[in-house]
Amino acid sequence: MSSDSPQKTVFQPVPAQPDYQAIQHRILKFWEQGRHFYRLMARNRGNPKFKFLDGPITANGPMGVHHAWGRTYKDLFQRYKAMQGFDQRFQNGFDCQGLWVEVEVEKELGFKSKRDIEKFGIDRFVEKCKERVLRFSRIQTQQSILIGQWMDWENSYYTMSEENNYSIWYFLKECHRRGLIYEGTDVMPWCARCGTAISDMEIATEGYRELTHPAVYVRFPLVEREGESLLVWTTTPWTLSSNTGAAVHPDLTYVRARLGDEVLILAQERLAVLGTDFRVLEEIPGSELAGLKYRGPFDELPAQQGVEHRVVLWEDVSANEGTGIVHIAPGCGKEDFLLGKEQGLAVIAPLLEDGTFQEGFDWLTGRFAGEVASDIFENLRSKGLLFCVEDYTHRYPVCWRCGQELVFRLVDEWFIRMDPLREEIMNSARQVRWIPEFGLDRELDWLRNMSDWCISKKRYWGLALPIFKCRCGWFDVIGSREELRQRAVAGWERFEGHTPHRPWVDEVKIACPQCGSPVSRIKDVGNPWLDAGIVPFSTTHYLSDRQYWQEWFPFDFITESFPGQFRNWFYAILAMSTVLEKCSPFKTVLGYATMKAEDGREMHKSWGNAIEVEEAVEKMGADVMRWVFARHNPVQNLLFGFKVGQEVRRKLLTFWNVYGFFVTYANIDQINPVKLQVEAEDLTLLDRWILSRLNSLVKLARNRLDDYDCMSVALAVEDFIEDLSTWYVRRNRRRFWKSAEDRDKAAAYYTLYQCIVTLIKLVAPIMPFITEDIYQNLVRSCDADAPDSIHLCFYPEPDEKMINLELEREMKMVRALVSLGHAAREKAQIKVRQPLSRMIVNIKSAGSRDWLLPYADIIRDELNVRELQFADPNELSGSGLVIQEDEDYVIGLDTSLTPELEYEGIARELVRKIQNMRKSAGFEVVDRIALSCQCAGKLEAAIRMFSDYIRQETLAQDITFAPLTDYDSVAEFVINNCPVRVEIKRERK
RNA sequence: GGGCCCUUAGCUCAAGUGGUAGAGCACUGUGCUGAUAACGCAGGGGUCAGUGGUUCGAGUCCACUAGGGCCCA
Repeated sequence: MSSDSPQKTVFQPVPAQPDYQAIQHRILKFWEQGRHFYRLMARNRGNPKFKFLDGPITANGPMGVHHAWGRTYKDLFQRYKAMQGFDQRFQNGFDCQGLWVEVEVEKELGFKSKRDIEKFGIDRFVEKCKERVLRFSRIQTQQSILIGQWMDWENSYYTMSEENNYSIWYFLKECHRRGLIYEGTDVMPWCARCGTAISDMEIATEGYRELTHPAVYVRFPLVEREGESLLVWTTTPWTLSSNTGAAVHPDLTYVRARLGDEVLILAQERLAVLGTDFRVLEEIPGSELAGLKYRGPFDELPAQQGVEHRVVLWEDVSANEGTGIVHIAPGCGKEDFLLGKEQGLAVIAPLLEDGTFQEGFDWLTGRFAGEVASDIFENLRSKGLLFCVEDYTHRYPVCWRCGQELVFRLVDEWFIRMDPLREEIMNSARQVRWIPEFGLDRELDWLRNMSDWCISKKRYWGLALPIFKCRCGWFDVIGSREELRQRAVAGWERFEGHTPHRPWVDEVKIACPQCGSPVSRIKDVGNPWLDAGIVPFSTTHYLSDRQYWQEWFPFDFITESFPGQFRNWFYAILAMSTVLEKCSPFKTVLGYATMKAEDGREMHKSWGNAIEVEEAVEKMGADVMRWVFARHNPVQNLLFGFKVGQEVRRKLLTFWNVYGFFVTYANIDQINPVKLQVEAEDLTLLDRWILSRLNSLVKLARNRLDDYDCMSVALAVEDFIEDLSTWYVRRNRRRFWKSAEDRDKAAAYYTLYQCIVTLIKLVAPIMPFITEDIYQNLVRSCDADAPDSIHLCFYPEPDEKMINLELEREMKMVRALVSLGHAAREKAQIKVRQPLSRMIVNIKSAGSRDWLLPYADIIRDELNVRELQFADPNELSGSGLVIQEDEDYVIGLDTSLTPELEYEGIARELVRKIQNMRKSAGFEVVDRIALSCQCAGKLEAAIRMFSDYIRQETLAQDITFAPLTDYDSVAEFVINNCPVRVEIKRERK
């Protein structure tokens, strides 16, 4: 520091702790100005390719930390491949269309229903949706940059693009050509608020909630037997209005039971429902009940006129709940619908789009199905049909976006037939490498069970399904904008210039080849998984540039969160690619589990345990957060929070301290690492050991990352840092401190420098900021020829010649032995400062002990013993030595002290005290001092005997026993029962 | 009813192809003191959910059971 020593330091001094915030800002600016990302892309252009496909993120809000988890995987594997020179597209994707966006825009605008949207204008509404998506895609881009993700942000894909939408048209046309598209009548889960069907895929994702509903027991009086009724049970009272059948199990035993003055029929196993005052008249097998006619509970309604109600057989009836007789309303439930179809029951569809009863339901008409339960009960009671009501808790489907309880509604929807594709898609799935492997089983399970893909939605913001259906029943699918233009007979001019969205595309009419009428597009928009499913093709310009597509398809790698995606994105891309190309669009998928808060619960803002991306980056640092993700086992749920962040921070701090240590002494010694001349024979055992560890680590890192396993790498790096810090640096400190500029010192600097620089390159893909910061200081500062960013370096390659596994194994044994020595000192209560004369070692295993000899110096230094001797165990016992033992060794520590040993201990103790004084007085490491030790007896003798040592360690020019005329710091101690007054003064240069 | 996953120290998690159970955190003691709002060493803590099997040998492979989770019907 002093102005009269114009030393030129090579490296910027390293602060005690990394300021992650400052480093991030500095590095982000540095990258922006240096355009390193684009230079990296350009450098690798034309090389062998690494083909990554980004699963589109929904651009409907700021992204959360759980997205940062996935983005860390995406980023680190792309960076790793880039450092190996692979040519990549680096394309990010945004998912833009769909109900989720509509719901948020409706909230913004204060809308309650579809009527509000139509009043507002579909065109304005759709523009609002586009605006929202663009707004949040910008925010998500900024957030991604903040966490260090390198992508070609100016070239992100948007699923609302024309290319994406028209690619889906092409796909649907192909499906139609193969006869897979049909309009079906089905009972679909329906959200009355959103006014749309919810597909199975969407329900599967997050569509169930534990809910309590009133369940009702109702009498269905038999037509030919007065005073006798079927007893049925249902949890959805409103569906009784549309009852047309009652189902019994053919193999169950039913009974006729007298209760008071009536006879009730129910399953024998469910008799408890009747209480205790009943008498069983007769047992009847379910099969004999088939065909019985009964009066329906709402026969008086116009919609029920002419309907015959009868008992049918059904294998799925269970006697676990209810009465064993199931109320069947084919217009209100999926299973009911299928059974009704099979048994020829009448179908009554009670509900309109908004969930209210339609015409023909008398007092129910116009009322909302979810709110009529109590009136239904009252009505049934007045007709003498109500038996009883009880609360029933079950998992019930709700709308995954707005939370509204779903109803089941008879609707016309469009489907892709999946049976003809099932086997083919399963074959595609089998081509994929699933990480973890059970992913394949999960996917196949879904594929085996999937029903036809419902692709239509009666909404506004989404893919305009290119299906044109005439009143006469004819329909066709349009495969491209050009085809639409050619076939348009009206409205083209009102569409031209717009994206293929509602309402503009709805203006176009084509001619019906059967009846000649002008035909409109069906009003429905597409299921959003079509949007995300086509991206393997749309982003590679399948339609416009087939050669480019061939270069980039299929993709090597995708990574997304497992839960949900088997039936969503994985399914969609597999299905669509199988239709178009009969293959999987990706070769490997890495799946990861779910992020939870640190308390093990889900993250919820209202619970105060949610963490936002910006907050995480600010408080723990992007690098630390990324390391938390990288070191985690992706199969397990991740409990994320600041506590785990703090643990990781401390681990990384260990490395930072090693870096700081290097810089401190390299600056004092004016070391330029580039100019170090080191020969192989200069390397010590410890040098060769840590370099072997380093090269083993490099080898492992490449091997594991090639296998998409970053956890093993992160954990191995943590181990290495531990070894580097607590063994290599600790055992070599004196080599850096000593004043002689010899080859041994150069070897130490060389080795440590190699370790640090290789390590930062190794982990640069995981922690892009701090490694860049260290690289700039450690490499760029002294090597003008080095790439100007660490991310433009090539990934380290292992030097096999440097790997010596035997050395690594032996050093492990040595460290175990040292540990035992520390334990013996601990047992004897003797500080390491106090030198001891000898330690005796017995190695239990039979083999030679010669391997240990080269390590004797290390062991003696570490344990501060003069001599290391070998002996048999029997020589150790009863020797008066302090004995310690583990599986491999028995050791004995000789604790007897000669005066000389005691004096040395005193000298070391004194040195330590003086060093403390220097430090608290604020002296620089290199400052020289004047030293006075005022004492007598043993202490004086010790100082005289070890004065050279003391002067050397404390940088004292001289030691006097008389007071100094002037001093900077003074202290009094008692060492080994002798008092001493110490004065120190910084010497002027 | 069916499929898949999980269960290792008080807590959070490791233990590629079967070979004498390990970290970090927390706790206790202690050492070191120019890496220092750090660090080292030591200690207590485990019937690796349970039972049975294969094997010279099982946390690891197989079967079943229990508990937890995800999904399908």
